[in-house]
Amino acid sequence: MDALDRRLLAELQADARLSYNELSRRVSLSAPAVAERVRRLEADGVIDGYHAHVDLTRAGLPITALVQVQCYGTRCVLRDPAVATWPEVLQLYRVTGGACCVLLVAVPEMARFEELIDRLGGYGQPSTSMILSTPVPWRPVTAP
Amino acid sequence: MDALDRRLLAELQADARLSYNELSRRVSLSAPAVAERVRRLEADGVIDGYHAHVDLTRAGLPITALVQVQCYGTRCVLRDPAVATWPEVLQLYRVTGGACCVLLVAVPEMARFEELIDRLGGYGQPSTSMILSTPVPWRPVTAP
DNA sequence: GGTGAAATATGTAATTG
DNA sequence: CAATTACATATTTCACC
Repeated sequence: MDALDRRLLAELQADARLSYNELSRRVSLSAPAVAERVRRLEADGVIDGYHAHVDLTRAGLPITALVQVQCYGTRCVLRDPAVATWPEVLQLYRVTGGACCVLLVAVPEMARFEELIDRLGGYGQPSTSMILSTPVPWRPVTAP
Repeated sequence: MDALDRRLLAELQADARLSYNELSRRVSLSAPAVAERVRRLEADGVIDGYHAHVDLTRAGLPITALVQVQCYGTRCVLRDPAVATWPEVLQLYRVTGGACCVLLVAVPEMARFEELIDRLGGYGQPSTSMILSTPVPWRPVTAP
């Protein structure tokens, strides 16, 4: 990973739909050279995918929350692969501290959130922080 | 937003670099029709951008954490726009509950994390949950 | 990593249902 | 009025230097 790779990473994080041609202009390299470097970053797993970022409110999911779950030993959220497939679960982290995991969830309405908390309650003690606003929904990673 | 828009959203969330041509094949529509629908989703703000997803560990940022900050009234993280520009801060949420905000942060090494916590300490009482693993780093949004 | 030619994809305008 | 077709332009992908 040299400086050129880092520039390509920055460009593709800012706009994943840039053409190899446009990228080649921005980093002053030929298009095939850029395409090969990007393919290498993908093959090495540095680039994990390319995703359209959807505005949750405009997509009909105005209610978001961070939910910590303090699981009951064996019956843990992290031990049930089904939880990761629930459509409400946008992110799931295993963490240190009182809780064993934190989930970022999004739902269309409160009734659905209540139902989700009930479901999570089967795995452990959920503790909810409703998200009031998201000053930084996402930020490009700058490799050191 | 009809069923076709939702299918396009799903495809572009799974792979933001799909060509209009390929998208048109997948949803059985002509390429110009697809391009116009995608442009409308962008103009309406439903699609907020397209981002390459970078593997933090492979990009040299193996240490990640969720940090809650219980701010000191006036000197709040949310009132200082500079915090949102710190490269360590990947996500920032304003939340209900004891803390006023939660930050997802990533750093190359512990020394840097210690320094970050010190900086955050200037705004309020930070409470850290180190991230042990990320079973779900990201998940496509399914509009209701 | 660069160059050039063939295959593919994109954007625009006219046209249809 | 949104989708399709047709065509000009731009991009991607090879083979080769």
